[in-house]
Amino acid sequence: MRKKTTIHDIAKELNTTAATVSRALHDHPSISVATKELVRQTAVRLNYRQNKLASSLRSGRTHTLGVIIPSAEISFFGSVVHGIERIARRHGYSVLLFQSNEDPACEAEGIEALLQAHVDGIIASVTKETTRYHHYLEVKQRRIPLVLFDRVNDSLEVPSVVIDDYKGAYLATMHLIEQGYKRIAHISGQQHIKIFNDRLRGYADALRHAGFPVEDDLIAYGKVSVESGRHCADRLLSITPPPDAIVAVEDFTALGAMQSIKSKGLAIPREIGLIGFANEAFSSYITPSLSTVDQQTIKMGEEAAQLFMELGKGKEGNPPPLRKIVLEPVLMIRESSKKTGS
Amino acid sequence: MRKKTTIHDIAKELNTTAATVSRALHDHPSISVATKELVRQTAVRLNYRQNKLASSLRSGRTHTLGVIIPSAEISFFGSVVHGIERIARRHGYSVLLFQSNEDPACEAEGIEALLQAHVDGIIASVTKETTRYHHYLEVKQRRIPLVLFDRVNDSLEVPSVVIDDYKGAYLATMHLIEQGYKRIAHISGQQHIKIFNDRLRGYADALRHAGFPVEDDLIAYGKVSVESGRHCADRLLSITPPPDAIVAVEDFTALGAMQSIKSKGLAIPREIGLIGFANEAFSSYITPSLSTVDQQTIKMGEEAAQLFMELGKGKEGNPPPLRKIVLEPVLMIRESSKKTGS
DNA sequence: ATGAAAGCGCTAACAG
DNA sequence: CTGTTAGCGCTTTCAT
Repeated sequence: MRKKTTIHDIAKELNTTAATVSRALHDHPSISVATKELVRQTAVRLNYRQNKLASSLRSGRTHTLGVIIPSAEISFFGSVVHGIERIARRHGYSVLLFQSNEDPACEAEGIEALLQAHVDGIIASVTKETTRYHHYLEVKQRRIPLVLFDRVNDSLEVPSVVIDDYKGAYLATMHLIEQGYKRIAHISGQQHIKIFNDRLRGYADALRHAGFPVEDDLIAYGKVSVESGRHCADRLLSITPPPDAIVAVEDFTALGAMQSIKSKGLAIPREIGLIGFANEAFSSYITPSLSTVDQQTIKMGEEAAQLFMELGKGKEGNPPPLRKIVLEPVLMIRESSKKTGS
Repeated sequence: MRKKTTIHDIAKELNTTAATVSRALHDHPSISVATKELVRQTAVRLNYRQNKLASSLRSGRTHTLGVIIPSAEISFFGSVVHGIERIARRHGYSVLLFQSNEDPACEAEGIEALLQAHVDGIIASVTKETTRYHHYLEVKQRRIPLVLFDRVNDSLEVPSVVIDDYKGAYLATMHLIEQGYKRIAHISGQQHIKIFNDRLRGYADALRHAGFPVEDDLIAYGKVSVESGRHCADRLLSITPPPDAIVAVEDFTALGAMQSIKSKGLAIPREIGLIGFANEAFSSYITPSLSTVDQQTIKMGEEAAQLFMELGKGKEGNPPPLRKIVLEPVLMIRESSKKTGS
């Protein structure tokens, strides 16, 4: 078992040629069932395994899907990747994962690396700090299928999967209103990220529809992190009169806000209501457990991968229609927002 | 920019050959500075990028490092991967990540996939359920450098990085004793996993050294999960007299135990002390914050990658000595174990 | 239904 | 210092 067996070895063994062996192994229609069977047996016997490098070099396809996520430490992304992997595997693709660490430079490097690895397509969620999209444009120009999810950018005009962030924030805010909270603040994120802006609009519209004023003072703009959540909440709680509930742009921000609220000795949900966004793993662990908005992560990943598979089918010539999938957000009501105890 | 430029294009442009271009691009010593510069400029001008597939096919090396972890949702592993990536990148390697989902079959598939991808080496942490190691043995037989971390298996005789799990559990237990807890229980994991057994021994020895009895009743064997932690704690708390502190084999188990304790209306740390193991991200978020043992994750990853780099150097002939690196555990004292309030 | 031949893009002897 | 030559292992026309 010292030297690796190749299709030539199999061919020699059977007094045939490499071409036949290759075709047999690929279940090519113009090969007799008999030889197919023979080839397969010999392949097993000689412990043959395909050299994907050679195959890819020749065919130009690697059956590999590149995925770029900001961080694997955010369980949301880990979960989406699961969904992607499931569909990918089902179609014979493997997944090459790259973390951008929320750094646009690193993100560009990642794309470069994936292109060099000759991935057949890229599925990505952009960095919070990304403002220029030249690296993504290059992917498009090279005609490599590109799909975005969650943190998307419409100007790129690529297929994408998101949840209805506007609606999610709307539902979250409405829920707090129904619970009897009267002065609801919002901690938002960078406005150039579409989903954060959508959530802000959802929050504002819910207030308006319920006949509440939308006060600029009650909206804090942060950087979407535990730290930033804490600072923003500190600021919000210091205004007079203070808010009696907070809609956070996502769960880590909500966690920071929770720390701030606790440190001031205020009771959640009795004195202050709190709701997050993302349904991060920790949100159900903490005390009080955090109400939040679930984003259907697995499904999001599956849809994104599915979108890629469809792109591949759009054979040269007829460009496939630009599909944007919008999933429904699901309100997860836990302790942090249950003022009425219902 | 329709067709990709190859070294032949550059060669043609400069009236030289592909070989020279290749060497120039690789900074080969026997190429004049002048031509090197010329080649490099033309490469940039023609927007050349190396086809790694072809390069790897020819050279047999991919400059890719395969990493297998049980789950990306355990922040411990995510963090170790960070450490690995840092060192890998520094040496010009990229990282191909594979999740085994704690499933030995999936783990075997992953190894197979990495071998097919022709990775230059594999760094792995084995599944909790892995009892047979044939897939890892195949890696060894194929002379692919293999390094294990955290969940290691000594019978494989490969380089590895772990922390001193025995000492970690010893320190954790001793800390509880110092806090004045008198009846300290332990929730352990699958005994065929070395680190779980080491922690059990550390717990037991700490008790002995402090003159406490080691009671079999006070040791619960679980499967290392939130669920299992809850069940084990339920059982431990129902014996008479019940324990007044618990050392959990890792943080998710501790989390389950915390839920169990809370559900019985017992106060942590006043009535029951609790300490985990791993310093998972959530451990500082929860209430009360969880005391635990930090495993120096980043360093563990860095050391593992470093070990791989050294293996590569062990040129044919002199097999490098089998190195096993043991890192020091660091006690993280938070609220859940501070009985004295000191 | 199978074979022959021609590379995919690159690297590495071996010459000169 | 640079060119020549020969593939790495596989796929894919084009013949037969």
